[in-house]
Amino acid sequence: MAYWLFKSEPDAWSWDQQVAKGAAGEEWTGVRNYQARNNMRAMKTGDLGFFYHSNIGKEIVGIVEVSAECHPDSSTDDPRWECVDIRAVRALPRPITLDEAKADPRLADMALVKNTRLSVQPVTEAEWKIVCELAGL
DNA sequence: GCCAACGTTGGC
DNA sequence: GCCAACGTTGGC
Repeated sequence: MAYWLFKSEPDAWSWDQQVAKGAAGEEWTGVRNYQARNNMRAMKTGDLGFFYHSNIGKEIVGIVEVSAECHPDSSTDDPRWECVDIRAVRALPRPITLDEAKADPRLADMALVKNTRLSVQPVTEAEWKIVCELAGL
């Protein structure tokens, strides 16, 4: 079981829209970055991820589960780009903001803090637990 | 809305 | 294969 973090601008695709898709989930299309794509290729069905709102809110708002493994991204004809499907699992009782993540020394190495521009990131098990604990889970 | 960071592209 | 130019992301 691995842990991940998915970034989205809520203007483009928000947590509420993700929740509305329910158990069926939705393709995480639009990734045009090799590192992010490689992370998605490494995902297995059942892996969990955080759902992060960039730009507006700048906070981790929910938990998602990988519902389908990597396949061609239907939003492009370019065969280089692939994506997974994810479905909403639950909202965090309390969202964790980027500021909070930055303020916690235990999260100093988190990709969210260190590599702000990567849109699909790995999260370590230790980081996962810390964020869950901060969020009140 | 600005700009820094960073990834990609393309000329040489 | 280097590197300058360019585009995009995302925090501020």
